[in-house]
Amino acid sequence: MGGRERRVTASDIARSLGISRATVGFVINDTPGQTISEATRRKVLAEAARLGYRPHAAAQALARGSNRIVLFILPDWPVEHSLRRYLEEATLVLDRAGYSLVTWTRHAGGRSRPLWETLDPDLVVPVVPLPRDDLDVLRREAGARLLFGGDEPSELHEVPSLRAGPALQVEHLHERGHARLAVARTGDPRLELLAGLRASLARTRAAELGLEIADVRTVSDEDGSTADAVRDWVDSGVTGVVAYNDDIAAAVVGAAVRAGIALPGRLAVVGHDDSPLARLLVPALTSVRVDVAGLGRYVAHRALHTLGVEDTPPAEPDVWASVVHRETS
Amino acid sequence: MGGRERRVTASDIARSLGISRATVGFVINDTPGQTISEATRRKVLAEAARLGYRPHAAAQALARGSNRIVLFILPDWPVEHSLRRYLEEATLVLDRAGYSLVTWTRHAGGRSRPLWETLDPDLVVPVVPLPRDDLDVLRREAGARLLFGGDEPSELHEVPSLRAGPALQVEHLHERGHARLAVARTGDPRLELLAGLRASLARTRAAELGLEIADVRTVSDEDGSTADAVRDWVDSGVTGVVAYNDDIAAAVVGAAVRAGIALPGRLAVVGHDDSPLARLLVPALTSVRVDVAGLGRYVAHRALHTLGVEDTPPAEPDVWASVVHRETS
DNA sequence: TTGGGGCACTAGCGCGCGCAAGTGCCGTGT
DNA sequence: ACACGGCACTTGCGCGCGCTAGTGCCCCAA
Repeated sequence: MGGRERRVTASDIARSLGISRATVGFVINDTPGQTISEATRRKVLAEAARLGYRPHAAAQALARGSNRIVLFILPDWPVEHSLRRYLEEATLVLDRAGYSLVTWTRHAGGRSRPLWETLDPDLVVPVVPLPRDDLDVLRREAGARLLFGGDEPSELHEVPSLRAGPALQVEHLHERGHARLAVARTGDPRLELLAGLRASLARTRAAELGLEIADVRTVSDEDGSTADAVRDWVDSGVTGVVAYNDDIAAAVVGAAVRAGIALPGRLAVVGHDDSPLARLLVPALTSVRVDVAGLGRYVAHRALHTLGVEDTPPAEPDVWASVVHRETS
Repeated sequence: MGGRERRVTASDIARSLGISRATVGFVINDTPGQTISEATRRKVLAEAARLGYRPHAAAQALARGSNRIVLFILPDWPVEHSLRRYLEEATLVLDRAGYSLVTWTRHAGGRSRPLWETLDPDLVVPVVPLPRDDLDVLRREAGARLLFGGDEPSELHEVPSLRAGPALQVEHLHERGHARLAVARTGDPRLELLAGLRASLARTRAAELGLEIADVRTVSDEDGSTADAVRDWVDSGVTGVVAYNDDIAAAVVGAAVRAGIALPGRLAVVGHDDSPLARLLVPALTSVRVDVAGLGRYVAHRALHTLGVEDTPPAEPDVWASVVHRETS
């Protein structure tokens, strides 16, 4: 229960071999500029393994002034599916460089002590641009450096991976011959900003292509608003719907199916994110796939560059997103 | 770029006020058993605020031998939706006790250095029982303590929140008059164990109720296997399907709809997890909802109890799961 | 024989903090 | 007058490790 056994330290190894602790340290860390005989090196490593030595993280961090931790601040959004792949790739890249990726989500309600204070990460990475207020707090409070804090994209609309989708949705509908479109937004307050951004990007692209956005509607899967919207759209000659994401698209598709409206004959729907749901729906959902894995790698390399681990900044992915064509368009 | 400014230490405060560093420490930590005059206390706090003092996490951890971090090891499963709520609640509970919750996912491929080595958490919590091998490694490698390591549920089938669902699914179908059932499994290798468990729990409960499980089928949403399965089931007189989760259920529902099979008339389907998808489907999916928020709180309190922060172990939630009845049954 | 230069180590400081043990001083009781 | 206790501090060790500044020794050249 109580008595957790004393941990094995580098001194234990040194004592057990009758050498100095410094030598042990040099061997363990492969310290450059130190000459250690092969015999000693082997003995140290063997003894370390025998005793089950594991360097004390806190002590290392204290001595070297860095704990090799990169903190990713996650949005409080329901974007789970993509996030997983993104983080997986980023973790892998950072891990290879000896850094650990830790995530943290600001919860809306809780006035929880921010993790960066406890963790003292070398770098803080907002996965999505933070509100300016939060950014200021972070810059002030966190001793750590901040990725995307200054010259970098610090607003939603500046992030390529976030802005690419809506244009693709509109273009796709344009190619399929739709001229009168509607936008289906989410009503989730946490997504307010992003939803607004996507709607306005869709509008812009539509204008460029000479299409008409006849309606922008907030749709919820809880009340009858989706059914109303679908009816209004069909009545007013709208033939294509740009949905905020696949969930919203699914709600629209569902309402259309229930109303006996043919898809994609009378109404085409394009989702966003290419979630697993998109494939499962009947009819299967056309959606926009974002290369989140590539994005994760890219951001991780950016982080390593900022940390001075990698000399050259990574090249941006050429393609941020693409359309996956299925049955609803 | 390079020169990150020297951090403010407790010594800075002490020097600036002409007092000893220990006094500063006593004030900052409210160390019990120390008497500090109100005047000094105020001065210290004021100066700390003025200088922007933030205790160095690594140094604290080194000195006190604990860093107040609890590491949750997440499964490599697609269970995102529930996980969020679970972690949110657990984070909140731990935070109130001065502990930070950090999560980590073992990725299948990467031979990534485990985060617990870097982090040295006070406690490691497997969100879902780990394979015995991993458990052994963890116990050996991690200096930290492990929740659910010994007398606790250490197998999937011992975890109430994991085992409650399938019985409910079967009971629900029983109540709706179905006597001949099928089980739809996932083929995802990561879910092998859990899928097997759920299938066998369903079988057991069916046997108790005198129902027949006519078929257990692995279903994929990528090939035509789902369509085949649905056809076979209907042909063989199966009227109720217990699905591994909502995704699988959605695939089954989709196949049935495409085949023109009436739901729930000729086939009833019950999902698991009550994901957002369940509500969106047409027809909307009957599913099993697990109280993940309550579960998160429960586990967090268990952790605090194990850490000796809370004296009494928390009471188990009375209800682990319940059926949400919708259109597919 | 002496000197110089590497090789293979060792001595020991400092990172910032928690905390046990000690110190000076003032007020009170006898 | 002196002891004594408690208040309000201070001194200083130790946590485990990284790393700089040595130190002893052996080999080779002059």
